[in-house]
Amino acid sequence: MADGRGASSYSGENLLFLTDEQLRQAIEAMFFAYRGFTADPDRILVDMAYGRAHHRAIHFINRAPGTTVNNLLGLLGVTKQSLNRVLRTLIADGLVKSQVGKTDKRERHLYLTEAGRALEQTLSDAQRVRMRGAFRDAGPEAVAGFRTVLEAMMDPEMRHSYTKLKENGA
Amino acid sequence: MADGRGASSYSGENLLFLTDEQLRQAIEAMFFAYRGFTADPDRILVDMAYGRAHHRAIHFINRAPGTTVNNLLGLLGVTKQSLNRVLRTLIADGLVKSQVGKTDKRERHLYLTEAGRALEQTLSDAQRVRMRGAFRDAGPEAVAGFRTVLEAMMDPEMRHSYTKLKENGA
DNA sequence: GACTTTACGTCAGGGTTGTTGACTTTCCAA
DNA sequence: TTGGAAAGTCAACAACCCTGACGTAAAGTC
Repeated sequence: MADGRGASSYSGENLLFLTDEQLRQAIEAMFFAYRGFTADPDRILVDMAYGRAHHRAIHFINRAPGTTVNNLLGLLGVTKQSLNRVLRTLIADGLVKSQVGKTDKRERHLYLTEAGRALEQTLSDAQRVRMRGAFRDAGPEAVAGFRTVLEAMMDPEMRHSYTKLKENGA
Repeated sequence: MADGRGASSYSGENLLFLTDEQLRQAIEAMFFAYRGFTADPDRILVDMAYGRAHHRAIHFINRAPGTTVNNLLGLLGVTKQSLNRVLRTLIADGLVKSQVGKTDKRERHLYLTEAGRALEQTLSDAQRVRMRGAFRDAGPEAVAGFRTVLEAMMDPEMRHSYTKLKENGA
């Protein structure tokens, strides 16, 4: 109101692409794209007795080796009972190694075994093929925008986790 | 190799942003963002006896009124048995109306009732609030890139369905 | 040292979502 | 008209996630 001119020109600019119809289309795009996003690893996982939950656990253990169960819980956003079921099978199958914490013996630090890393590689390769293709088709500017919007769409806590993982990986 | 200069300059440009690390980050961004994407409607749905599947059905019936069960099957990518359970409850609860086809009596045409439209509005309002906020924060160019990448990420059949819905809605 | 909290694991029970298999009704074509 | 294909429905089962409760071990606190 005070700076009416600037604000109205800004909102006017945005009204052009923030119609309900445009938002509806974006919602559908998100839905269809996510289906594609998970399709390739899913195909690999059905052949084993695994599901998407196993994939997620493997992904983040690979990404943050030595992470604790509690930490993983926060990243995945599931209950410990749910995660435990997944972890139990992964450990039994020799894909994940659980190590009692040195300083705090209550904690279990999680690592991928050689076999676990191999599966992770297989799964993320499959997923990256599609991403790489989409990114190449869309071009660098589109990819930058893509990531900006995704980040803005996250819950604040998730954005924090995401940023921390990015810093670790870089 | 034949047109080494053009190709290498193009791929060189892309190699800068298509590293495995960058792709990994994008995968995580997609994961975290999708969580946010579904969080708001999910919160509303738990209070009723409904889940995400009901939301999807309601969304697409609203989007393509009179669609058949078979058509909806293709959009949602589930088996007809799975969809049927959802539809049965929605019809029983008076949110969806099923009409026997006139030319082909095997088909059922699906419509939202008044109550169905009300719920759809509630759900998509909640979802759009987040999208609108993310889009406003990211800006128009980022949104354009976002949609370009999402479209490139879809399976070809899904991209086709998506495009058709877009044309209908516009 | 007693008490509380934290980290992890597990059992029991229930809900949604997805699948396969078997079935009916309707359409269409040989 | 008969037989196959398509659309939809019903039933049973598995996967995955959730809540709630309980147990154990270790850490932190008074």
